Amino acid sequence: MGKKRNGREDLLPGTLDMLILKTLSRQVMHGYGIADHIRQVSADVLKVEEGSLYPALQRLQLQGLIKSEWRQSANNRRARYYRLTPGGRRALGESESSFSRLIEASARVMKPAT
Amino acid sequence: MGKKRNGREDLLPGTLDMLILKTLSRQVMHGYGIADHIRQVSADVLKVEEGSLYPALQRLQLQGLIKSEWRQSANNRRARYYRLTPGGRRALGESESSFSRLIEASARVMKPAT
DNA sequence: TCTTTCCCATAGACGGTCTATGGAATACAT
DNA sequence: ATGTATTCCATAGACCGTCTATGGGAAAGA
Repeated sequence: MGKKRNGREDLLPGTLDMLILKTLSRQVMHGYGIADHIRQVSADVLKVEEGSLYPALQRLQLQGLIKSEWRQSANNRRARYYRLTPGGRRALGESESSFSRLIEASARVMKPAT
Repeated sequence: MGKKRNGREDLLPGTLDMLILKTLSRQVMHGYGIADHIRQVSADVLKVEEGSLYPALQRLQLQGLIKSEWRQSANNRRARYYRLTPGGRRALGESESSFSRLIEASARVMKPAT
């Protein structure tokens, strides 16, 4: 049924790709692990739903920003491991600076000099 | 035609309502003025397009967070002036804290303690 | 008169996120 | 052995916010 009045956001729209790329910039990981990592590091504030995660991973792969291969996970399960490409690293850098630009600009609007 | 490869974002998705409410929390304004204010305070980083602005104003009004009335602008033109309702002020507060929660959480992911 | 600026407004495309759902394999408890 | 929780992948469809594009009108200034 339907609709849940969205009083709680899971993450800032538009930041998922950046969060994924950042996570992968530290180590090769599988999807589930990425989501888990983001959730943990953010102290349970950012929740990456699987229905957001996998489409995002596909987008990123189509754009050539990440690559993947099947492997065996630490728990002996089959998992698709992702790693950053050089292009992905570049894109991450651009994402980060664009993001902080926008954050700073928003901050200026939210608490302007008297 | 069509599509511009979006290397540049106009604002952080999901923040427009908050920016509008914040602007209106300082003074009653018309739509054009709100967009202009946000652009100026943000030093031209945040661009509020009219196609985003007016739908947003309508949403906010439908939710009872702002109210409007026709008046004469400083330049003698007819303009719709918006002001915050008490509910709008409350919503602004919630928006702000939710926003900073998400920002801080994202920051933790983006630059984790070694 | 023409152009610029101010101001409102809508339609349609686009794209990202969420809900919901499904499946399968391993670990663990009973 | 049986059932349950956990790990892991994946897709479909709804939903909604933002952008592009477009239209119009009224005042100011050249």
